This record gives sequence, C-alpha cells and structure tokens, in this order.
Amino acid sequence: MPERKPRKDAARNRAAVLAAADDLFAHCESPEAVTMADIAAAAGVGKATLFRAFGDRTGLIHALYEARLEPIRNAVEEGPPPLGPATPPLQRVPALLDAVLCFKLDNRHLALALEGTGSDSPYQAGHYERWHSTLQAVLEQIPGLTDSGFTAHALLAATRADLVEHLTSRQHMPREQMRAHLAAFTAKVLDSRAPLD
Amino acid sequence: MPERKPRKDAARNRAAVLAAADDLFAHCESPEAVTMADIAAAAGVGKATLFRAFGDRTGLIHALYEARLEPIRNAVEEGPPPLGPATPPLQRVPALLDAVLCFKLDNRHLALALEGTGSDSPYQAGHYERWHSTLQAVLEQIPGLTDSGFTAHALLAATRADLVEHLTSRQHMPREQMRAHLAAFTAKVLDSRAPLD
DNA sequence: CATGAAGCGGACCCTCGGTCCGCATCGTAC
DNA sequence: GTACGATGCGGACCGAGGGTCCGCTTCATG
Repeated sequence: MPERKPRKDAARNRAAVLAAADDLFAHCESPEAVTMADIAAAAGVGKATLFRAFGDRTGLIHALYEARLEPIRNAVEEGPPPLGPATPPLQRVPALLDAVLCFKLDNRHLALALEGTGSDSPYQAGHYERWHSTLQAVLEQIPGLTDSGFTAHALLAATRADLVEHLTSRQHMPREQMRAHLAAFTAKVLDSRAPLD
Repeated sequence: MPERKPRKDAARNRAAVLAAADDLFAHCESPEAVTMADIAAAAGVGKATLFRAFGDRTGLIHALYEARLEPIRNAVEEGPPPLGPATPPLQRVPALLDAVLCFKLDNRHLALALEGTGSDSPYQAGHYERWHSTLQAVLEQIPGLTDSGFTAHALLAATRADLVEHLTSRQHMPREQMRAHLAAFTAKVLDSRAPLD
C-alpha cells in the first residue's frame, strides 16, 4: 500500500487544526460564519497547511464529524444493547434513531455544517450511507414491514440537522421532549400492524 | 398604504427576470451552477435591476417558488377533495404529502435551490411554515394521534428536496414508486392504533 | 416640452475557497 | 555532526460570485 507515515510536525499541525476547528464550530453562531482562514489562524498555521491536510472544506468537516462519531459507531457495531447488534430489532430501531438525534443535539453546528455545506447534499456523505444501511438492515428483520429502504430514509429525515436546529432554537423545544417525540413517531411507524384486509 | 405602482419597464423587467431564472433553474445541472450574473444576462438586464427587484438571491428564489406553488396552494385552501378543506383528515393527509412530493419532483432544482441555499434553512421560509401549520391542523383532527406538530415536521421531512433528488438521480427510483413509498409510510403513521397497554 | 423621479446597467468591491512557490524543517545516510 | 534530498510550511495570490454605486436613460406628469 502507498501509505507513507507523515512527518511529525505534519501530524501535530493536523491535530491543531482539528482542535481549533472543533472549538470554532462549537462556539460559532452558524457554521458558515467560520471561514477556513479563521480556522488556520486559530490553529496557528497557514491556510495551505489546512488544505494540504484535508483537501478542502468538506474534507475537514468530514474528518471532524468522523472523529466525533467514532464512539457511537463502535457502540452500534460491536457494543452492548440497546445499540449493539445483539438488540432485538424492535428495540434497536428506536435506539439507533435516538442515538442519531442525541448526536445531532450534541453537535449541532458540526452537523449543520456537514448537512448544509452548500452543494453536496448530506446523502453523498459516507456517514449517511452507513446509518442508512444499518437502519435498513435492522428494519428488514421486522416482519410485516415493507419498503425498508424508504422507511429508513424517512425516519432518518426526521433527525435532519436543520430540523433539530429549528426545533431547538426557534421553538425552544427541550431535548427530552424532542427525544420523546421522535420515539413516539418511530413507535407509530413500527407498531403499525400488517395491512388489515 | 405605501404601495406605489411600479413603472411599466420595471414590471416588464421583473417578469423577464422571473422567466429567465425559471428557465435557467429548470435546465441546469445544480442550482448553484446558475449565478446571478447568468440570470441577468439571460433576462437581458443589468445585475442591479435584478437585485433591485428581488433584494437578493433568496428573494428571487422565493418569488419563483411562490409563483410555482400558487396553484397548489389554492387547491389546498379552497379546492375540491382530495386536497381541499372538505376532505376527511385520513384522506387529506396523504393527499397533502403527495402534492408536496409531486411538486418537488416537478420542480427539483427550484426546491433544491430553496432548501439548500447555504445559510438559511428551509424552516425559516414562509412556505414551510404554511405547509406545516396546514398539515398540523389536519393531523389534529385525527383521534388518537398526539404530537401533531412533531409528526407534521417528520412527515414533511420525508419530502425534503435533497432526499427526493437523491432517490431520483442517485438511486433512479421512478416517480410512481416514490409516491407509493411515501403513501405507505404515511399510512403506517396514520394507521397506528392507540397504544396497546 | 420641461423636469423630477424612478429605473437602469455594468464597472466595481469584497469575501472566501483554493493554489503557488520560495523557504524552513525533518529525518536519514554517512 | 553534517550534508542533503524529501516533505511540509505559510502567506501572497487568484478567480468566482454575491451585492453595491453612481452617472446616465427613460418614464410620466403638467
């Protein structure tokens, strides 16, 4: 493989940029208010360093997102119930959605930056693909539920970052209430029995 | 009222701009590929004319969207069933969502432009507010359904422009299949009986 | 037709993502 | 330790695009 280990200062700068960006996104008004120049300045490096390390703006945001998401990914892929693979589907689906929602509540600006970053829709990001296929696979194990693919999309759509942001900031909906609403909605979708006729 | 009727050429230019923008958005690759300068050139006016008439980019997009949406709005507010107010709630909800979906299918780029236009989330647009309150009001008439506000948000989220675009372009899902899936999903949410316990 | 107001256009400005290139630093071979 | 490529650095620079300015034109009224 063509993997070459990076130079020591490069690794240090990369970490500094990640830390600075994380901090800036956490304390900003809106994600697009923080520019690449800001991040470079906050990290104490030149702009080129930042672009060399991450390619472009979306690359940096993806890297940040990935770092934040890793623990949850692990919990989902090999952790204990209610997130891990051993959970029965009917409990795991709401647990997964709740995890996504909590993640977006805890990382509002980052999620907004990722999902609303202008041209590229969130649906091209590998993160979404993973959530979707995981959720779809679990849904598929539930008898009487068709359209697992579309259902997964629709359920995940209820956790869109800008919706979460809207409910939180504009309507001042408290975190727990939002989790409860999402749980109730999910339950409605799952509880639905097979067609009546 | 401070309304002053505009000069004749101003009205003509405004119409020309709307027509040009509509055309450009309809035939472009992606909404942000069409610039304000492009629109001005296509309309045969100067850039300032365009900004004077619509304020800024989002103003223009809103105006376009509004124009396209008007017939559907009328059908919803005073038309015959299944969209109009006389429809029983259990039929009207899926009809409303289907109308939204079809609208976004028919106006993909415009909807993408409106919903993904960088900073401002679609939730601040007056259009969304109207759809949401209409849908919420109808949901409220369905017995045994709580969280009508959140449910309305969640259902509308399933018709997000970028999701529609993703399903259409990336996954080549045909229009009718998508409508069927959305109808099935909506039915699941509505069919759900009162809690079991 | 005169005249002021309303509108016009495109040159201009500014911000921001992204690149270039001469210089510094790293790490290795001796 | 020192020499010397390779790797990385930084900030000046560029281009694109949204939005503005201002001198000129066109409308509409008496």
